[in-house]
Amino acid sequence: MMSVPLYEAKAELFRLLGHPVRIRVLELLQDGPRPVRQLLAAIEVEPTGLSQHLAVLRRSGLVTAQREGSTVVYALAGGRVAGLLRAARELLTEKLTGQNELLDELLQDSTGSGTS
Amino acid sequence: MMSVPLYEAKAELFRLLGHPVRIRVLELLQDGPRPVRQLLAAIEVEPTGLSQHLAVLRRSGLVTAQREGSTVVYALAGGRVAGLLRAARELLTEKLTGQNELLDELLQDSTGSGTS
DNA sequence: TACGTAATTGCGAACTTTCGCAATTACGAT
DNA sequence: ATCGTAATTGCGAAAGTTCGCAATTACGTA
Repeated sequence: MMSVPLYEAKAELFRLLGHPVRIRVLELLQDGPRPVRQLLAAIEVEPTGLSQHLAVLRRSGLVTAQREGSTVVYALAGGRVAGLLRAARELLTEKLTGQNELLDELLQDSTGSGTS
Repeated sequence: MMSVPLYEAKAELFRLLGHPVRIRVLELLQDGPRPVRQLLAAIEVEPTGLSQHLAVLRRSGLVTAQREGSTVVYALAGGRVAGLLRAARELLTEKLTGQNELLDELLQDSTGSGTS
């Protein structure tokens, strides 16, 4: 039953995360479960678009949905999602910091650690 | 200069990682720098396709390229990339384990921890 | 039952990504 | 200079993604 190589699964996971609206949803859900209405208010996207992105996240098992009366409440499925987002943030921070340092070097041209 | 919201950058980062060939490249580079030739031997992809994926990774700053004589050697740019891949692996492992447990429950129907 | 709001689904047009072929650049050896 | 191998780039066809409109489902209330 090894149907899907792990690297395919990993690529698919990343592909699923590769959309701004889906990232925002996951970030909002990090602070706890939220009804669709609330996500909608926070995210600047049409209801239909949000539904579609939520469907993607649901199908992939990254979030869970629960109907509560007339609204539907979404929540993160498992704590590891937050860890992944944190890792991404750290990488981006490192990258941006690095760029700024490089920029500073180029502009100021007075660093002790010279390139040989 | 706040041109790009952080969540857009995050989404783009994930989108870049969302391809099996690019994942495989990054995984191979985790064990140290590798010439294109070696990646090509390991990955089952046409040379031209690999080049294109390497170009994507290069442009995004996730890897660096260095010509050494007649070959080009690629390397991971910064340790944080490995951390991101680890986080992804952990999430997938959790997800697969969870699925198996659920499957076992459904098949065996004899668990102590009943759902209320 | 009929109405209003919440959320989802189906569908097609616009856009983006991917893939391989042909052409090109970069290097080392003859 | 010419040849062979390593790697990249340009380009167009095929495949995949995204977006909004219209239609639908699910629920609460009059």
